[in-house]
Amino acid sequence: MRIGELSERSGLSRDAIRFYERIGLVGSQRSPNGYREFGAETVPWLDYVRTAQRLGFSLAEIGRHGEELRESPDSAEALSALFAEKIALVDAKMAELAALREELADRAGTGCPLRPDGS
Amino acid sequence: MRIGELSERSGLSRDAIRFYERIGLVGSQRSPNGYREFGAETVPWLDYVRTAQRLGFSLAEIGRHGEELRESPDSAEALSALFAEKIALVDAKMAELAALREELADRAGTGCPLRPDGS
DNA sequence: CTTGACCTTGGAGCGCACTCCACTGTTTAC
DNA sequence: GTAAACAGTGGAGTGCGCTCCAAGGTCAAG
Repeated sequence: MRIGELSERSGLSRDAIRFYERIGLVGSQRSPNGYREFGAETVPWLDYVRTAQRLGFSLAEIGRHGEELRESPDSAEALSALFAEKIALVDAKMAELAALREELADRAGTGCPLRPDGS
Repeated sequence: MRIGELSERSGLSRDAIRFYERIGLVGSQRSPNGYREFGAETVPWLDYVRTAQRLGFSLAEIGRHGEELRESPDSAEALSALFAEKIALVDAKMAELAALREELADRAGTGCPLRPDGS
């Protein structure tokens, strides 16, 4: 599929996709005319990228994770270990959020929360 | 307290604190000599800012939340409502993380996950 | 009364993640 | 065959969240 279709299907702009290609986050073949050709798997991959990104991972991190996954010998064990790592990362983030949530809930009880003024 | 002490106590650079002041994220009094004077509450506030930021909130969002909280009539009900809102936001983020976690876990089972290449 | 640590204000620069633009080439539809 | 819709490149610009720097003012210790 060419960049326009991928753009529509992924919800990302053409420019963003070209940018992602430059930084190695997505790959593509080139048609004889120079047009980029993307495989169908690129759509779920970009979905994943967007999700991970919205959750606070940088493109560099996401790219590294993807590379690690691709470079791992595809024995189920190694793969599982990598996923376990990523899941631990996600769990850590969730724990932080839970802490923030509690902090908010706690302060909801007290009189004077969260004052940015230095007064 | 002056900016140096606040910097040490909050773990933020002086420059970052000055930047936060410029964008209205922290307030300060000025001593006759022009030095910034920060109140003790600024430390937990900056802690909160850092946490919220690490969890994906922009400084603008954090500032807006803080303002809303300060501007709310300090009746316990209004305050609680605001906190409930923020907590819902946090909950939404947690749900997203849970979904990502599941996606990762699911793919851990399948053979070929997450391929950025358009091949 | 100087030294040094602290503070001030601009303003420039940087890394990230794009976006926009101008100009050019290719393909498709009528 | 020409117009529209698509593709390509390079480079500038943007907003965020800072960092770094130069030039200077303030203040306590020796």
